[in-house]
Order: sequence, then C-alpha cells, then structure tokens
Amino acid sequence: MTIVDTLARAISEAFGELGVKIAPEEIKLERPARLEHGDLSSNVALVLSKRIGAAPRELAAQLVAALEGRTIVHVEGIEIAGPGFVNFRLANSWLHDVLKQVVTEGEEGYATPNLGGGERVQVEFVSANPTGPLHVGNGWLGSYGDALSRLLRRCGWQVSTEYYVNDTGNQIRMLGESVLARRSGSEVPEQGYQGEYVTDLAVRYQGPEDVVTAGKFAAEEILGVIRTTLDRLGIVYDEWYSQASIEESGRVDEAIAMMRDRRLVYELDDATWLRSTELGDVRDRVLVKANGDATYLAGDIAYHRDKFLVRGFDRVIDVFGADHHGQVASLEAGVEALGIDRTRLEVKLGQLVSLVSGRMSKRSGNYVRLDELIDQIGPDATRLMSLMSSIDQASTLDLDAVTSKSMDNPVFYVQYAYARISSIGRVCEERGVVRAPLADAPLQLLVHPRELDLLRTLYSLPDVVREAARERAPFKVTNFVRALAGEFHGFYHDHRVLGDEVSTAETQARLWLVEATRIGLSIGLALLGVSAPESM
RNA sequence: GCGCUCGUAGCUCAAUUGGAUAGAGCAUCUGACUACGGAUCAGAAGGUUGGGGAUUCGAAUUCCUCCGAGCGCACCA
Repeated sequence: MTIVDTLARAISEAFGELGVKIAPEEIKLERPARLEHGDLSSNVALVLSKRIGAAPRELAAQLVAALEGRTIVHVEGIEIAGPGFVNFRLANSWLHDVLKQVVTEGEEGYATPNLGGGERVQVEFVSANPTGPLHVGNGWLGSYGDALSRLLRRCGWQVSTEYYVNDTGNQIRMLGESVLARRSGSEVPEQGYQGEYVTDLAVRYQGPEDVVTAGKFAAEEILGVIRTTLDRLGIVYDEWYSQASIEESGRVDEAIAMMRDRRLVYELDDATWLRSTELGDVRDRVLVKANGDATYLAGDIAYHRDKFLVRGFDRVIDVFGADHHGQVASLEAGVEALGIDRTRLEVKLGQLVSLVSGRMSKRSGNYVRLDELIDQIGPDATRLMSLMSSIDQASTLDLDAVTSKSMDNPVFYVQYAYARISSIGRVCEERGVVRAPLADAPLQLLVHPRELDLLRTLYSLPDVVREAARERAPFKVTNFVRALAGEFHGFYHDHRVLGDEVSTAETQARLWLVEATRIGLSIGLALLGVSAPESM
C-alpha cells in the first residue's frame, strides 16, 4: 500500500464520519509544484464543494479536524491553503521507504504498472517507402515508435513491432525507371528519383531492361540500407511486412468481399467504391480502379484486416507522419467496414520535423539523411534529441547547434551522471569499501534537501511510466531522466559519498541512495533506448 | 475555399489533463574546484501563454471569434 493509497483511504473514512460519501479512488492526491505546499496535496474539498454545496475552505477545515484525530503513517502535518487545498507534510521516513522499495524491486520490478494486462498490441512505425534513404524525420518517429514499444512492454502489454514495406505499385516502377535511365545515361523522368544513390544502384544493377525488375532490385537494396540505419539506432523490428505479399495472396479481394457482405461497397463508373461517408469520412473512396487495379487504400484495409482478424492483435497503433493525416479517416472507415471496433486502432500522428539551418533550401532530393546525423552526434544523442518533446509538437532541429556544440545536447548530461555513479563503484572497489545489506543501512541519515530531492523524483517514476504509457508519450521519460540526472549532479556536488569527512554510516546510507539513483536512471534510459555508459 | 494539427522566455521545449506565484535546458551576465570524474554546481536576467471575448472558486489548458504557421483535401502511394 503506497502513501497515496493510505491517505486516500484516511480521507475517505474521515469524510464518512462527517456523513459525506466519497470512495478512496475518487480522491486525487498530487505532488504540488511547490515544496512549501507540502509533499502531497488534495483538491478533494474543492471538488466536493460543488457536489454538496458547501464552502471549500469550510469543508477542508472539517476534513482536517477529522483527520487530526487519527495517526497516519509518515504524516507530520496537515494544512489548508489557497482556495481549499489540503496539504500533507510527510516525514523523511516516507522517502526512506521509497529508497527501500526502489532497490528491493530493482531495475526489473520498480515502476512496472500493469496497464496492458497481457493485451496483444502491434506498433507499426517508420514504414518509409524503400525508394530512398531515411531522413531525420524518419529517425524521429523511429525513436518514438521504438521507445513507445519499450514503454508498453514494461507496462504489461505483449508488443510486436512492425515495418510495412511498400514494395509494390507506381513508386517501385518509377524507381525502376530512374535506375534504368541512369544506367543508360539518359535523363531521369520528372517524377523520378534524382538522388545520387540511384546512380550507385544503376551501376550495380545487372538485370534486364525491365522497370519492375529494376525497381524490385533497387527497393531491396535500399531496404537493406534502411535496416542498417535503423539498426544503428538500436531499433529492432519483430516483423517486416510486405505490401506485395498482401496483394499476391488475394487478401485484398477477401477484404473487399467482407465489406461487400456488410453492404458497404458499390460499383460506379467501372470502379468499386467504399461507402466511407457512412463511416465518418468526408467522401466515398475508390477501392478498385476502373482499370482493375486495387488502390493503396484497399491494400491498407486488407493489411489492417490481416493485423486484427488474421494475426489477432487486440490493439494496433500506427505511427504516421502528420503529412499522412489525410488517410486516417478513410482507413478508420475501412477498419470499421470490416466490423472491427475502431477504437482498437490508434493512429498517432507525429508532427513533422523541420530544419532551422539552410540545408533544406538546397535543390530537391537534398534533405538531411538520418545516417548523416548519426555520424555527427552518435546514436544516443540522436535518440534523445528525438525523444525530447511530444510528437504532437512540430519541432525544429538546429543541426548546426546540435553538431557544433555538444552542450546543446542533454544526452551527455544524463550519461555523465551514470558514469559518475559507476565511478563511485570503481573507487569503492579500489578502497575496499563494501556496501552493507540494505536492512543495516542507516537511511535515516539521509536528510539533506539534495538527498531528499533525489528520492522524491525516484518516487515519481512509477507515475511517470504509467502516464507516459497511457498517453503514448515517451518524452515524459526523457524529462524524468534529465531531472534525476540533474538532482544527482547537485547531490554529488554538495555531498561526498566516500572520504574522511563522511562517517562510515553516512557512506553506507549514501551508497544506497546512489544505487537507487542508478536504478532509476537505468530504467529510464532503457525505456528510451539510450545507453547507460559506465565511463565516457 | 474546406478539414486536421498547432501557436508558451531571444532559441529548443515543459507545465501533474481545470489547480496555488507558468517551469527547465541552451544562449547572455556573475560566482564556486588542493575533492568520489568541472561534460558539474549556485545565482541573476528573461512572459499581457498570438489578439479579443465566454464558462467558474480557479483557464496556457474547455467553448466561440479573429490573426499566423505546418500539413492534408486523387480511380497517387
């Protein structure tokens, strides 16, 4: 039972004595922004005042009076503040218990809220067309999708990651045309791919003068490059799913037949249409063109049928760039047309990344390649940069600032904290200092603000993980890791763990504090897919 | 024109989902090492949350309305 549960129950019981019914689950206890407002705060009096029509402060006063009659573990003082907040001041022993919990549960056990309950969820992300190397924006969403998958796994979901390979259709033909044009030394078509990589591919292509063959060759080669890039970032997929395989297996026809059975398909002007207007889309969509080819949408619907009905995922999360948001309504309509509850499909739209430097202003086809960024700042920095803010926020990358000044990148700050911790461990070994069992550690010696701040932040980790998973917002873990690293640097600066000026008892208590911090950093960094180096 | 996503310090971003005096980093200025790793720490300065209305004990957050930005509105993928 956590301190929050204990308090919520006590408040609920106190209100019960006053003749007011409120369940412990309804009572919110939050950590106030300011320390002077206590360690935990509840707005229950404000919320209840609306319900029962009493003045908030009056209600709060009655609550406090009722609470003061009883003793609650760790609670040192209760105050009413502002419009009617009830603030609880807790004894340090509260935080010492947090330390115990962190080190007892460890990296595997601490902050593992079970939200998913074993539900099978698929996360699809990047899925960039194999017509060119990945750019920085792909890296952003790649880091996002990967970190989100790690988060969901930690929170009790059974996660499968997937890359949807668009290895068919016009784009591949155009790619083949571009390769053949380069090989014969003629002009690449207007709509073709102009990048230098096409020339390299043309040199290596030995096959016949056929756009499809050349296109497939090129796509496979490029996909290999894409895999290598993602690999450098530590992004690993469980599945690479071919669009061509969907079309070739007849699954598109099956999907259309299913929708037809549900009377949501009709013929008009030699084409086959989905009645998507009835399912929330702004217009009906073509599934099969007049020339007999299936549209991309038809393939996409068949693909999602495969996800839900063939492979049996309970939930699917698609991570798209915001430039694809035009597809969302029709895809959702398609999923519903298959009789699948549309709330099982979550589409996360990542706002696009733009560049502040002049690099984008160069001629078309000249974007910043993800490999280039990784070359310059390394995989860890690339990932952390990507995971610094919400994907709902359009972000701007200042490539010059990021690459020239390492201070502009917080990854070093965080990793340095971890390296310092590891360094303490090495010095312990040199000096023969051994950390005694937790039960013997005099944790009550941890009383300085720096020490308590560390523990407060560690206390928040389970909530951070829960929120980040629920909101699909891994950047919250980044914020946590930065805060924890910052507090560690402050602690490290002000207090020594080892040395003549600290007692052996203090050393023991602080060694455990350091270990708890290490666990917190380790959990956070692992969720982000950023390495935790023992030295730098 | 219609729709979606947004607009917070000079810059990059937060803000416990309606809570208390809107916070961090970078950049700027000032200060701190005979030390377990200074890739660190402390302080200063920086704001009419794009503008204006509405809702209530309370709004950056919800609702209108302007202004501005990005993206999307195919029998392309």
